[in-house]
Amino acid sequence: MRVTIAEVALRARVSKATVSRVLNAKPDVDASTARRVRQVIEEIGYVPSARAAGLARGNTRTVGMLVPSMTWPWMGEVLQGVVDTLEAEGYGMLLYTVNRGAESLAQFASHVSANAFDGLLVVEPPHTTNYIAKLHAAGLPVVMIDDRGTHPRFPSVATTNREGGWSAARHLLAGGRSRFAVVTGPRHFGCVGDRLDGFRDALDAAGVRLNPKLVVDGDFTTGGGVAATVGLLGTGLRFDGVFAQNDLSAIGVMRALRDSGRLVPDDVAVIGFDDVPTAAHTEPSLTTVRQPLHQMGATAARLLLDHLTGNAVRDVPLVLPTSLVVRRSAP
Amino acid sequence: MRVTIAEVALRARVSKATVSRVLNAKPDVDASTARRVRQVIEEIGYVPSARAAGLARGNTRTVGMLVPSMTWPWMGEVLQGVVDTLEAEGYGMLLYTVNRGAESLAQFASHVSANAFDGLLVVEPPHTTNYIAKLHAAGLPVVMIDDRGTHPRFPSVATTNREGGWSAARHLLAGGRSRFAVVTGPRHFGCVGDRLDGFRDALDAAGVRLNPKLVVDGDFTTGGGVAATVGLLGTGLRFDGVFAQNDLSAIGVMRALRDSGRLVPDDVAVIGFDDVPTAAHTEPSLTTVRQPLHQMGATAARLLLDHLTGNAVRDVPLVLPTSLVVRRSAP
DNA sequence: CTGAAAGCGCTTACAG
DNA sequence: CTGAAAGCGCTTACAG
Repeated sequence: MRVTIAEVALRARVSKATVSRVLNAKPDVDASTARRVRQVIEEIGYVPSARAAGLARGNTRTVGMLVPSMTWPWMGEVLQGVVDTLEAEGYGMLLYTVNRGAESLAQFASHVSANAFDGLLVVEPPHTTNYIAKLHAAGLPVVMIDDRGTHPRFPSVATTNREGGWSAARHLLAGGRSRFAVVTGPRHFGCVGDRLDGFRDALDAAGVRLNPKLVVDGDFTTGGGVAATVGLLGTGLRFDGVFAQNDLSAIGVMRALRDSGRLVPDDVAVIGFDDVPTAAHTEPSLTTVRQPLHQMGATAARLLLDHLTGNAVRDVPLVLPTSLVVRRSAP
Repeated sequence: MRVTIAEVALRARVSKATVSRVLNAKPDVDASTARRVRQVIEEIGYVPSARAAGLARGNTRTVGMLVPSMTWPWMGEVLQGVVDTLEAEGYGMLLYTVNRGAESLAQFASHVSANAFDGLLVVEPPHTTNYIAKLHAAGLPVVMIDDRGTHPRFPSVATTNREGGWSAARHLLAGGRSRFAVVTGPRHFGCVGDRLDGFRDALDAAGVRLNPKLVVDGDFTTGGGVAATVGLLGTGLRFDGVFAQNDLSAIGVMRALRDSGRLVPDDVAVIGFDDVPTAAHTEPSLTTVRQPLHQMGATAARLLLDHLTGNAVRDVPLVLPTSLVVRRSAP
């Protein structure tokens, strides 16, 4: 049998109300009474039922997290950041993915309606921004972890995409490169434009022109990076530095360059974006613009927790700085 | 205000009990009554409160998942497998890590006591096997996802480590290699011995001897693979094939070989274990023994679900087959 | 400072 | 086939 608050009350010779008070550290409990209750709790190893307390209190001390898929290379870092800060506050995390499409989303929606969690953390859900915005408008606390420059109308945590692009250009310039190519991500992501703008601005500031023919679309996958590079080589135009807008693309770029007989970084320097765990172990290791993934997760969780405990949270993106990690692909 | 079962009952002119019956698809409800209730539910968009139902029913329709850390490269695949099958049954997943050590474990333990979930899925928790066994003995349904050959005394899902080692050896042999080195993982993992035994058995069967001096310890990290390889090269002994017991090690092995001027696979073939996402994108791409990570997660979740719905689950490891993925590091 | 009572939103015997 | 009532294990005004 489960040990309940009634059992504690009985043994401590107080009412359940009083036990509840010491449990929740309410004021106005006699010190010696509190001590006695705590002792009984200790003795019989009582832990309050999360469900019952939640039902009575009207909240769950649990937050939901919705991610597109668990198999993205940087998802683990973000999740770890979230879990670390949630856990420190005694909150649980319910994980949802939209891996199975509409069916997943339906399941998720029913958990929302069932009040399974108090607030929601969400990572770039493709085509669901409106739905999430609606939930937020309906009163569900939401914080978005935004690596795609979506600029939503609710609290979010983002990174300095523009400055990241800028720093990539500055580094290539400083390394003596002068003819540049860019492999972008899908154009509908805000970050793609931001990273490109930053990159171009830095070149402009240095009086270097970016040939539009050397700006080609990728899709944030390794295969896309390969294809884009084949396209670049096909133009016949010369270039000695490539800015790939994420690390997976950069890996594809390096492979395609190598397959075409070019040396990285001797012939062409390559720089990525993200700093996924793999980046340190490619050949050559990848210079990249680092997104503080763990910190993004931790910050978003912190923001949501603040929201849940009554502190107002501004609907303005909190922007965390990127940083350049120099490795061998662009020394 | 939240829509409750009372509201539905009122509108459908029935009792809460009857609403509850159609909600849970109990028999013995008049067809037309059921129809009327369902219609009201549809109209006002009623979804039962997970907490309240759980409290009354005595379960949560939620399972806990405990993992050492989210940043392991293969964790994402396993988690996705778990989430996919849990979600299909309408179950939620509470995620816990032991990333912050004892403090994490204490938080986890309190959630266990609070009955926050009905059953537990666990991945190789370092030094916690006894604790988990105790929970299982105390009546908490537990299924372990075991990539380390721990052979616990409760239900688990594992892979064919021995056969995996065997297939690695067969493949190297078939490729014409004859002098072998092995970079192991930490010796206290059961899988390390199993993979080595399988590898050695295949060599024995082919009449090839494995020189003990060419079997060196790694630690399942890339740095460990580098260090181990430096050690191998230091022996002055020749070898033309290396079996690294996981992919991270294999990446380190390839780097150290390259740094020493050796070509992979021309001079030395390298074969890993796991098939993490990165394996396809190393240079050269990595031949490896694939663990069906997604399937391991899915199977474990299935097993736990069976357990929760009353079906007996045997305390015997369910063993899933590995398979060889041939890429360029060992063609 | 403390207790009795009502209530959170469901489910489940028990009657009929 | 259906309803009234008790109960799941807490918290929270309300009195005193």
